[in-house]
Amino acid sequence: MEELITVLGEIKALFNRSLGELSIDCVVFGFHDDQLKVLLLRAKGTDAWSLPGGWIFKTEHLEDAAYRILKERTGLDSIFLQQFHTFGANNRYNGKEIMARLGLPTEHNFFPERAVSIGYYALVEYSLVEPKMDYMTEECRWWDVNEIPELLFDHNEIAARALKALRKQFDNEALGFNLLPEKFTLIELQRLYETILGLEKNKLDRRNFQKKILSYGFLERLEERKTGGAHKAPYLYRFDPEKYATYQHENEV
Amino acid sequence: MEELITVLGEIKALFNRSLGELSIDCVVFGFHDDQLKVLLLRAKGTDAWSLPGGWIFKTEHLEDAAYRILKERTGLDSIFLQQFHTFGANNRYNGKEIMARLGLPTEHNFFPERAVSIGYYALVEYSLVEPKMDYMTEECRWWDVNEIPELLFDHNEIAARALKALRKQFDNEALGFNLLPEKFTLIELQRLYETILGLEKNKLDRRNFQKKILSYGFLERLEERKTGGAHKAPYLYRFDPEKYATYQHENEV
DNA sequence: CACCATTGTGTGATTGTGACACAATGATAA
DNA sequence: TTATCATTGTGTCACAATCACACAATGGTG
Repeated sequence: MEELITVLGEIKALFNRSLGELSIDCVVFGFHDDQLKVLLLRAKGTDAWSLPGGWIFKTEHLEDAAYRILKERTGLDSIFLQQFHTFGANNRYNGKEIMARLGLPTEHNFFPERAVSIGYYALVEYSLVEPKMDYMTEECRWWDVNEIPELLFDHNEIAARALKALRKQFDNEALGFNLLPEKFTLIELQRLYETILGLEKNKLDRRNFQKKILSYGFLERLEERKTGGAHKAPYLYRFDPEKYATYQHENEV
Repeated sequence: MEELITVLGEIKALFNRSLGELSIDCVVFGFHDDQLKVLLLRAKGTDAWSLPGGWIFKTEHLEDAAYRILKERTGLDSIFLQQFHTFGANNRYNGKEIMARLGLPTEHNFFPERAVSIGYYALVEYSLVEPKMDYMTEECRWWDVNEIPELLFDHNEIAARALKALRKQFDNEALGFNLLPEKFTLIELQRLYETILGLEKNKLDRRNFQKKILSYGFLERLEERKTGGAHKAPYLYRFDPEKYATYQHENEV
């Protein structure tokens, strides 16, 4: 009970620093084991999962708020972030109901009558993330994007839309490298493409894929090869941001 | 002076119905004379132009607010609307400075310290729009998208970003038909594409363009031809939303 | 050291895109 | 009434992009 009072106190303090009706929700994508993953939180003492998110401070730049929230969750501060949609249905959620599901006293309902949430998706390198808790969170872990449970609020819709936005942009921009370690093999890159675009394994022809991706000229082949696999050692490649900038510059309309 | 008091009173009443820090700005596109146009407002007694926009009511759905604002401005209520970005830099504008430019007393500064604006663009059929005034607006008219003057707030940036979003989506979805009358010729459609994509006239090959656009199968050729031009009368075409839905369905991933 | 799954590499077939010409037509002006 | 002229409607060939496909080399495993 005392803990509960502390929690409510912390929430109140947070509110005083925030814009009342405006929040940010982040869909954090990672790639591991040929699966696209999303980072989800479980609130203390409940089985209710949700996206990481938070309120925007009164004097804060929108992007800064998104970075701050992600830093709190993942420990990373240099991540790829992309705003994709703002959600503002006036029936996005029922504050009292949510309070109840969170095991909080409904008479203290701190959710505004109406809230607008700005959706960002983030691309992070899976292995660098250390999921972090806070005073409201009991668990924070990765979920396969195809096995997301029922989430609080309208977060299922937000996640679905983030995935759609990611797929769309993935075609036009070289986003994939944010999800891979610095050095990677072309087959890893191919698996990433297949996974994100929802294709089955080896749907893309290996030779054609490699030819195409290398023709863009912003991948650098290293001398090094990847060892440890049970077979012929493949070359490692590196994404060169400068060459990519050149490429982009040459190919814009 | 009395009028000024009325205006401030109206604004106050509006605020009471609205979410404090959240507004919508609309970039309304129209097509006329082979030019892409944007609808701009000039505030009463000033030379300050801005995008049409407004505050979101407390109980209002985001999309509904955007439709309402456009209805107020253009008289249309069935328009193509697309959310494209949310703007939330914490230095988007200086309230007092804006009050001064609007000729309002700066000690009544009613702008919130910090505001977030959700950007929508609209595609409307030029000839159906009747620009409308309100108590703050003295003039409302179309501007060539290449000759937009300096606007209030960060509206130049918003307009630029809307255009970018439009161009991007224009490639992937059949948006153009929202900007044309119901019946149109293929050469009108071609001019529209060239204008929006920023190409010079006849940059697209007439035969190839027509072949391609007809191959999609969602245009219907009418018996009717367009007369009145000084030359051979071209066929009129109609966009068939049902066939387009079929096309979309078949071509999604 | 034999095995085997995986890597690295090139060519021909198919499809899509871009360039291009000429007869028919409808309003205009003599 | 008719000649003029800009514009419409239509098909083919060249080139570029994409796709399908095979085999020798290699590095760990047993």
